Amino acid sequence: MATLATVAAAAGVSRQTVSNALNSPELLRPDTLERVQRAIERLGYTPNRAARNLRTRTSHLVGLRLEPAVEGSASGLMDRFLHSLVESTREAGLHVLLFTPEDVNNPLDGYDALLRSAAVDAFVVTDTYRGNPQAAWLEARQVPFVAFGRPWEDPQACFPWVDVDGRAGVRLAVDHLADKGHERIAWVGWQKSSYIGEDRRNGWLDRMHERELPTTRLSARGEDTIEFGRRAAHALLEGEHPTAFVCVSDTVAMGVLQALVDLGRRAAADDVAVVGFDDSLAAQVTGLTSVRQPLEEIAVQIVRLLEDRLAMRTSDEQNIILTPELRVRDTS
Amino acid sequence: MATLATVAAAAGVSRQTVSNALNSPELLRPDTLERVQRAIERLGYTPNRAARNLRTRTSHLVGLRLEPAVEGSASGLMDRFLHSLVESTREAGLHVLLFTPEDVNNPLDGYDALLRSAAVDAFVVTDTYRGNPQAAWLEARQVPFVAFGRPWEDPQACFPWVDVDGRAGVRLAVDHLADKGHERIAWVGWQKSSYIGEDRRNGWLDRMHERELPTTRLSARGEDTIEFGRRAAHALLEGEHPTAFVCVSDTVAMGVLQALVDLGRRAAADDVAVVGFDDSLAAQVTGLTSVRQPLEEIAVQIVRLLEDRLAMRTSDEQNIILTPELRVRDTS
DNA sequence: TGGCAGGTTTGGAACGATCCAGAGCGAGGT
DNA sequence: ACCTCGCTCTGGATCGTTCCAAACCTGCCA
Repeated sequence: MATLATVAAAAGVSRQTVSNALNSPELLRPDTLERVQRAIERLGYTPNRAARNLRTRTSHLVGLRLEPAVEGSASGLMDRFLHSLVESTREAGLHVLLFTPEDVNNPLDGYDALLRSAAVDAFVVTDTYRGNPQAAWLEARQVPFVAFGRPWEDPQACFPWVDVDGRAGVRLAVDHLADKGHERIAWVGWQKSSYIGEDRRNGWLDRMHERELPTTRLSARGEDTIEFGRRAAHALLEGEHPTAFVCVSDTVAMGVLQALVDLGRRAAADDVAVVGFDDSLAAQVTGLTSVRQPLEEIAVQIVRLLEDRLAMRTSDEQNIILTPELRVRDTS
Repeated sequence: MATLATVAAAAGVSRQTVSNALNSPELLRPDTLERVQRAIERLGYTPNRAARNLRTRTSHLVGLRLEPAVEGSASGLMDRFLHSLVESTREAGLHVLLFTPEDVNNPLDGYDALLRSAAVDAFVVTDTYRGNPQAAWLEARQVPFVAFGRPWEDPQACFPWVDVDGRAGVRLAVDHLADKGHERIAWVGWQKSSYIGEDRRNGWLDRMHERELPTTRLSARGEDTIEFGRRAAHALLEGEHPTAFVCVSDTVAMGVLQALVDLGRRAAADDVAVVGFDDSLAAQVTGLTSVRQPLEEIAVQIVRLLEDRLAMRTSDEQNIILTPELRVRDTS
């Protein structure tokens, strides 16, 4: 295997000159640079990562902890996000290293080991919703990291994050339905204790109030299951006879769709309209209109913040909120 | 940051002794070992990965190339597989490094760079279905790797792989339906050019013949889209009036379900039964009975073969075929 | 002609671990 | 008393790169 020394010998220069040819080519005289580059080319040389990592005390690796996926929930967001993240990191000369905790219930497990062994330079933190001890922990240790998700529980928290404006996403959904003539638009959401759930619900309230549409007895809250969506839809339909449903998630929306099937109604623009949230595979496959998170853009922004952080640059704006878009399909 | 030397000084031994305490504790006298371990504990020492990698010429990283996900296909297999793989690698002291190609159309892109920079020790290769130049390429370079998927195009190929017995999976599905009394069981599959598709279809043929059930005009083949599933179901229903459908994928099955909705029929055990393949999120969410690939077990086996390969052990059986199971839900 | 500033190039040291050959030491055999 | 053996432990060399300070040019100016 070719090393710096091999190349140096072949080009008739010193090791350091070869190193400079790669890292600071502007230091070399053009003809030397050319000669070295040819030698590199000829020998098929690629710098050894381990040696470079050791010397520079960097790894160009970004750690991402995979959280256990919830079977049966419609999402599958992670898949799309991962792709985008890996793509963005590649363009930044970084790589994504995955890890899982030994102890799933310890939100900090895994970070420490990677950090102390200098295996990664930084982290991307997801699932900040159930409190974010990781963020505080990493912050305290001055570890570079960027979060996907706001610190809901601690709005003062001062670390870089990127998030989606769920509230605006739901406003889009309500606008869409109201523009189609719907007036009795129901909300099917999560428990009050969910920050994300309440944020999205506020989007519904925003527009319903703005358009002076009724909201009383048109809102249901429960867990993120198909079963809840189904029950909620039955109850709402018996009560205020909504003509449209905006749901906090695709999972819940799937339940609403089932309720419509139960009752022999059609989920469509001209009967009962339904909108979900996440643009999951289930939505794509069942033709459910849904709010789509711009995961590609999120990944790009996360990597941008990460680069700033790694370069010790403090970015002007280190908290970024992106607006989702509505994917209109058969159910509305 | 604590290093070997720091710990050695603290424990009053040489660097090498500390190194041995970690890597070959059986070489040390118990009391020395104890003393060193206490020093390690006290100083919170963790070996530096870069240094270890450099010296041992290993990285304990496994590369996995993320292939572009097909939007709109129901799968989402990768998500589940990744989780399991990361979990299994962790137990083996390895980590998963993700990468994507710059040029998506070049199936080899990305491998070379990681390899030459000694960034990874091995690869896990997926998507071997469209020919497997990666496998041949890696094999030629004697790079340790394990494939998820058989070398369909070159059954002679001699490298370790793990795959799912799709044929057996479909046999399960047909058995299930036939046991429920169905006799006119249709097949909705992929084009003849798909090895995987034909393999699964053979499972259908196996059981239909064995049980002396009719197969003529009960089979359709096309692409992996909802639209195809829908059209195929309409055509089949008009023709031979099947009472059950076995589908090559959940995506196609979703189309079949839609066709039933079109016709006002119910997908259920007592009307028209439908079975999909992959146990995707869409299946879980819509209550579609489906054949589930044992991805957890696949990951375990892949890592086992990988360990053998990395240790230069030649495993007795380096080709493993696992049998999927049937997840019975509402549609059958 | 000598000194000096600038751009180029160089060689030694360092990063933190493991490999390897050999030193120290007590027990057992002759 | 001497030698050998096996168990522990040690110190120097090494992996391949980058940092750092100094050496080397070359042309310019006094």
